[in-house]
Amino acid sequence: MLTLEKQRSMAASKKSEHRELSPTIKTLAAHTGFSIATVSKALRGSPVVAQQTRDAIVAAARTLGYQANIRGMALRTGKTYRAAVLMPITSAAGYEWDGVEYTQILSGISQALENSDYQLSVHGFRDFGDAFDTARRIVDQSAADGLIFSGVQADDPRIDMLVESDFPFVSLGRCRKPLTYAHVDVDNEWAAFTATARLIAGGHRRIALINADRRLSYALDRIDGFSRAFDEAGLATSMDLVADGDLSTRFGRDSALRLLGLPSPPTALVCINESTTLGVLSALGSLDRRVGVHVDVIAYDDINVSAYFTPPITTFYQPIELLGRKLGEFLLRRMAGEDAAKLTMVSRPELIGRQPDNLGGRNRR
Amino acid sequence: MLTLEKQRSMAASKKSEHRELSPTIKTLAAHTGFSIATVSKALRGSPVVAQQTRDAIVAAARTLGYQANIRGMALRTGKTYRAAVLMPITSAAGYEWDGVEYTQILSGISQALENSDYQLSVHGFRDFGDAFDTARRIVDQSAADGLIFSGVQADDPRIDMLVESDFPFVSLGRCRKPLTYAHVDVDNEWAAFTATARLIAGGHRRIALINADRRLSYALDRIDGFSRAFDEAGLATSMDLVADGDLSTRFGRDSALRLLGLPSPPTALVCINESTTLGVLSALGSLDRRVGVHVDVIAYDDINVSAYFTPPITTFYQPIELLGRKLGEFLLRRMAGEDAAKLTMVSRPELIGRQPDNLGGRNRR
DNA sequence: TTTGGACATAAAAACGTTTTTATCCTTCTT
DNA sequence: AAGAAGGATAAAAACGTTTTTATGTCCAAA
Repeated sequence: MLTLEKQRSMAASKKSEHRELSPTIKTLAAHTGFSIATVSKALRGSPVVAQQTRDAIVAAARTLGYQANIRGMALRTGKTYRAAVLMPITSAAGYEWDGVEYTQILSGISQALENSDYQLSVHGFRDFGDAFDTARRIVDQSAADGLIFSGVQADDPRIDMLVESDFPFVSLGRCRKPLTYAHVDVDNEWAAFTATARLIAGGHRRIALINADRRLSYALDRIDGFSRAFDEAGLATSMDLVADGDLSTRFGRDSALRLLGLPSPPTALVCINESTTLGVLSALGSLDRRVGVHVDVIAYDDINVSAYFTPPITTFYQPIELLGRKLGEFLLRRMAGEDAAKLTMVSRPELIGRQPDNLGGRNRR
Repeated sequence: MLTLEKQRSMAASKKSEHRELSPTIKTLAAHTGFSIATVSKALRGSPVVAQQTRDAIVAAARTLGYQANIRGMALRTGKTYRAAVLMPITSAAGYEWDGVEYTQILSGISQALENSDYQLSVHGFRDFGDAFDTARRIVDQSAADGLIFSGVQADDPRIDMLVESDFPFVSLGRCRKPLTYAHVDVDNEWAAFTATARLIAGGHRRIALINADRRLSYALDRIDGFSRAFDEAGLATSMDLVADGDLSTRFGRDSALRLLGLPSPPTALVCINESTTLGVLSALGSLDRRVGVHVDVIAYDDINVSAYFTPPITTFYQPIELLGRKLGEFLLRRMAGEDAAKLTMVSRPELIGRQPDNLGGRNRR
């Protein structure tokens, strides 16, 4: 019978218990004497509320240490306040270097999101198919408001799917389809061209390319640049010396051993990343060949340790953490409604010549 | 005037528009003829609902592809369905190897959470103070239901804070205070002891320890093990050969150069991780000293590439990704209410002898 | 026949927001 | 002086859940 009365008293006792915990919009309303609607509008900066009122409410919010409850906001607005990142799961022993750049990517993204309302959430995937499924699930369940991923394939189904469903995303890498979407990339074609041309100018004719899986867009880009260097020099591309596989140190080593054992072996190698480079150097060590003496090596940097290899290796340095920051920044802007066409960046990695190899001028044979 | 009517019609049109999008509990209620309360209970497995009813509802949920809305759940329950991880931000160029193990940690955690309701969220921090603040913010704003972090200090304020506020967490590493909390750790004392003892048995007396920042708990553990090896052999510990700093390759190189230039230099080095090891090898290269000939080196693995160093280095292999899985598993169990005292693991890394150094038996001098 | 549990389900309240709609004053127009 | 227009705020509805409370119905005990 006395339901109402009972409830009231319960509510009251509950309130007094929890009062200390976290002030809500209701607390602010009670404190300032305004309605919760006005409080909400004042805090969101709506122009309809009077300046004086806003000031009072903001002041109260500050003194009470009010923090908007993200769950309430999320439910009402349908947003999640999350930015999702797809990250490869590296399970196999011996492949620990795989995805090593993700620390830096995440680090960069995290910095970009630092002063936003968004939190970073990470979703592991195992293979291309899994990556697609995960992306789709994020969209379908609206588990995040935006998505970042790398490992773009030439014909990446994630990009089609995301473009079609108009879900905000930024990719690290470009696919080969004429779609408009936000992306950050490194000019792999240019880098491979430059590296190869440098070696050709140094007199090399048999050049190996230790490359990534050909399903990956950037692997194709590098082959393009590699070929173009030969073409522009009027030479035949040493396509038989292109090895593709995973990015492991083991792959680098095995490839180098195989290629150097060929009847017509390479006199120079271009390596996809530092992991494979380390493998290549390990192979050269076993074969008693020395970099800069018997063969030349140019590599891509990922964790910037080529300087400490023995000998130091000439590389294209990719500031991955900066790319990560760009990814985060672009995603924020994309989620804020900015046009995807304007959110693109393709950077040229910086060549760091570490070997006294006088490549680019020397005529070796 | 016709407000009610108008609203009804609007609601109807809205519903028919959005019907396709995502079925809610209300949709299920309408479809099955039960109330939303019953539907909710049926789906959550509450025992009060009749078996027949439950079956019908579950069937409907399946055919309609119902997925519980996490935002609704979150608001109602006060949970976030997130597991937070604190990750160091690696900003400076030259420190790209820093935190390299985080890819694997995250990978492991991600796998552990795969079949749970929890999503992984990553929070970057810059230094000890920032890490604490971030942890506190997560607790205060209940931005997550649980927390994982590493880089534990001997006197880590995060642990006090989290224990006191009874917030579920698991740390990678232990502090030096007698508190009960869930953790995963490597037996660093044992590993340092074993490595040092092995070198002592090999005849070394002047042994260097390339160590981490002494504020870190595991840095102290390693010093303890290092000292114990000397103690048990009845020798004086070469404390003057302990270098502490960051985990960068540069630090490894600089330390090795400095130590080897001392009047009474080390004849062997124990290295904290592969990054510093690479630096040490680089230094040895510059000084024309060879591992296994002039000096011996034992290191800790993190990304399992020591096998490819020139020469390959004997290491303690730490299966970081597995530790990550444990962290995730423990956190899930902790969040489910399990006792923290039962959620502890200290693993002994596996010694992988890669050098033909016959250490442990040889008497070098 | 009543009373009073069980049992199964429905109704209602609540979580904390945002947003739409309603209400109340002023002030300006005519 | 009456009405319109505008400004400021309040009220109410809604987002999708879970959980507490209420409402029946049936059957055994009195």
